[in-house]
Amino acid sequence: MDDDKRNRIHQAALSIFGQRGFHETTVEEIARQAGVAKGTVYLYFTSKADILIDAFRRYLDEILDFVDGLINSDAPASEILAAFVERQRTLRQEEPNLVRVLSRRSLQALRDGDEKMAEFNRYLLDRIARLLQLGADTGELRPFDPRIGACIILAMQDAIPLFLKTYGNGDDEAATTQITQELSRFMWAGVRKEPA
Amino acid sequence: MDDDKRNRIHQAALSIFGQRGFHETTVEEIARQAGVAKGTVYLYFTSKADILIDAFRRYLDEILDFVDGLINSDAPASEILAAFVERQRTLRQEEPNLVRVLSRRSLQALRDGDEKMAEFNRYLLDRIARLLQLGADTGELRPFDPRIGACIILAMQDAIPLFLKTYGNGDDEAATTQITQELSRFMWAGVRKEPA
Amino acid sequence: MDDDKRNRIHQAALSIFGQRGFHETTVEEIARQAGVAKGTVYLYFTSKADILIDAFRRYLDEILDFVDGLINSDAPASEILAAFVERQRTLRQEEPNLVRVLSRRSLQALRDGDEKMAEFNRYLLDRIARLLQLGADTGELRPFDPRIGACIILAMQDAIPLFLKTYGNGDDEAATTQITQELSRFMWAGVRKEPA
Amino acid sequence: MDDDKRNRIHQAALSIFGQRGFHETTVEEIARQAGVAKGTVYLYFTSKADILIDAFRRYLDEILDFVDGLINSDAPASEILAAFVERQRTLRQEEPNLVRVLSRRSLQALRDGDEKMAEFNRYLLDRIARLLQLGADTGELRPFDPRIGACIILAMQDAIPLFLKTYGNGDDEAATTQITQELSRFMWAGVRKEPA
DNA sequence: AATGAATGAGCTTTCATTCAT
DNA sequence: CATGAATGAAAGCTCATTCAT
Repeated sequence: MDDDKRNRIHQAALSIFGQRGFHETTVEEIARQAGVAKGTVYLYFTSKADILIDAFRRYLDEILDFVDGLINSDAPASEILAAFVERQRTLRQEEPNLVRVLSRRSLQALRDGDEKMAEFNRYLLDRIARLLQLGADTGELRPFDPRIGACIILAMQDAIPLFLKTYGNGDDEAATTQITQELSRFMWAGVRKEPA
Repeated sequence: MDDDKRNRIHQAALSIFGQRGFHETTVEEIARQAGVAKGTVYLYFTSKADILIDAFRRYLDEILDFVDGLINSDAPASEILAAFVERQRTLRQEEPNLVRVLSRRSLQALRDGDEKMAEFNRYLLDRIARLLQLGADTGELRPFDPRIGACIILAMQDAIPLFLKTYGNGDDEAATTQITQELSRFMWAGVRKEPA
Repeated sequence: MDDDKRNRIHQAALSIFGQRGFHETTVEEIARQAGVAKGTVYLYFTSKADILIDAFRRYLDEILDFVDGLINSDAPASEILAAFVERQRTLRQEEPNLVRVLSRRSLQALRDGDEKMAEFNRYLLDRIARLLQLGADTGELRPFDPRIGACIILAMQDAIPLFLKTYGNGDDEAATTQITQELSRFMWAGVRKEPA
Repeated sequence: MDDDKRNRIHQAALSIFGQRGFHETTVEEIARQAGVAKGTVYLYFTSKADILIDAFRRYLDEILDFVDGLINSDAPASEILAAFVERQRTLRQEEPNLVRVLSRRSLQALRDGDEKMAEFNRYLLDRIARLLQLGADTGELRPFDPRIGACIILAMQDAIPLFLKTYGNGDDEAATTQITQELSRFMWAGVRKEPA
């Protein structure tokens, strides 16, 4: 197994999926951009959909590890939440293609994509909800349905691509940083225990 | 022309687009569910994509009218924001198919969907941003980049379908109501002027 | 039966068939140009193909009558041939649409068009061949296979539309007159008895 | 690429185009007769129309080369004209499918076929006209509008397929030879300088 | 392991024809 | 007679996937 080749296919696919969308991307294009022949793609992935699913799974593993690490640390909830948001920002720098694919909800383009997407989200939301629960238990956060809070927090993350697509002017870096700060603020304002 | 038939096609299309996605839906299916022949679809819409675009435009017109109405009223920003969120909830009841299609970002499935989506969002975000600006001017809301605020507020709305897809248990009504309340709270906490 | 309406459909069809060709013409267009509804076309013709076949039949009847008249007169062959060529010219003025359709070999566009075209041509060629035979019998024309002569003479007629399509500059009238003269000359030179 | 396969598709297409006409021929049929799958056709040609256009271009190149060679030789006009006619005959033997398609004016079946056909004819007619002009200049041929002469000469060539379709009885070879002779005679009689 | 020619299912769209009004 | 909304067969083309080399 040639990990480099597999990775080139992975990146090429995500890059084009992110720009054009899953269905508008042909395997031919992916292969060309990856510098391999069309048939080679099928040596590393079982299908076009598999490339996408594999990417989601990779991302899921990574982000879950990260969130689990946060939860297991004894940091206060406010810091953990900020770290979570911050992680989205750095991830965007490290894997811009992947993030674009995520924010496109590309998985939904698959025949059973809705279920896959729900399962995928469920893992992530459960982590965030547990975090909120812990914060409420320690009295740091206000007590409210943690699953709802998790959904709101996760949904909010989409503000970054939304802003960049709508108002993006090239200086993505600065904008992302600023939105990240505001996101943290919104989050914290929404979850913290009401000041007396 | 037969408005009823056009509407049946519209609803059938949105229903399936919402379940399976744009590309996974065939015109044949739409026609069957609408109770017409395949060719009839093309008497009312110029293409499969046209059905989708038409729906987005209809929604855009409706929601913009609503938001404009809110802005022109002299209600305080807090109430307007709550009304906006509440409108999403009622819209979900009135046009469940449409809302599902919206939250799928189905427009992106089109060849030039990204641009269309951006334009579409821009209209909406500009309205919300203006509202935030007005609120900041009157001292009701804290002053910060209104476009960022708009993006966060719009992105948050997706918490509802996210929750229903992930944790939905049939009692969507109750869940939606509860999330709507939390959304209002998050929003308000994020935008209000800091208590001294 | 409304002969005017039938005629309007006939003319509209030929006009568009001549410009765009049979398959590129829709019944919708024919109806629109004729100023009737689509369904009305089917009150006067059994099918789209029928309009075309009907036109060919009409033309065939007319031209056969004309040629038969020529043959039955006691005019010398040279005059008859010149009259035949001249008739093509006047026909072009009287029924430009029909002539354009003829020179397009539109009939071949039909499923069994080849056989129809062959049958159609056969009638005409037989007449011309008989004329050549008569001329040979009277010693006015040189003796040679009259069917071959007929084919050459008929094929030559296409020189007019060929010229107009290729070199046409608006003054079709003048060009047609000139080509007609040359056609007569070519024909006569080809069929006359060799000067000693 | 596989030139043999491309050629099989080419021949299969021309064969059916020649029998049934362009629009009455499906890509499925072409593929079947060529012994390949439908999709394979699109590996060698960009569209159904492309097969036809490609054939015309091939023919045009070949015939223009031939005519240019004749013109550049110092042979007398009478011989060149006879050689041109004779070439049609041999071409009919070499590429019967192509010739049948040509005499069907199949190109006109395309959306912009008329313009293509006119351009195509123009090249050929210009060559023949130049030849007539040269002959007139040397005093071998009678002086008259060479473009008209070219059109008549080209139009006449259709006498061969016209005869075979109408009176063909199997012995095409003999008939073609005979018509070719008569065509040469007609042509020569039409263009030669009048005997004093 | 790598290739890319070959496959064919499956899609959207068109349009001649019908028929209820 | 006239209409035009409705039909659905039919066709061109794409592209994920396979497999012989």
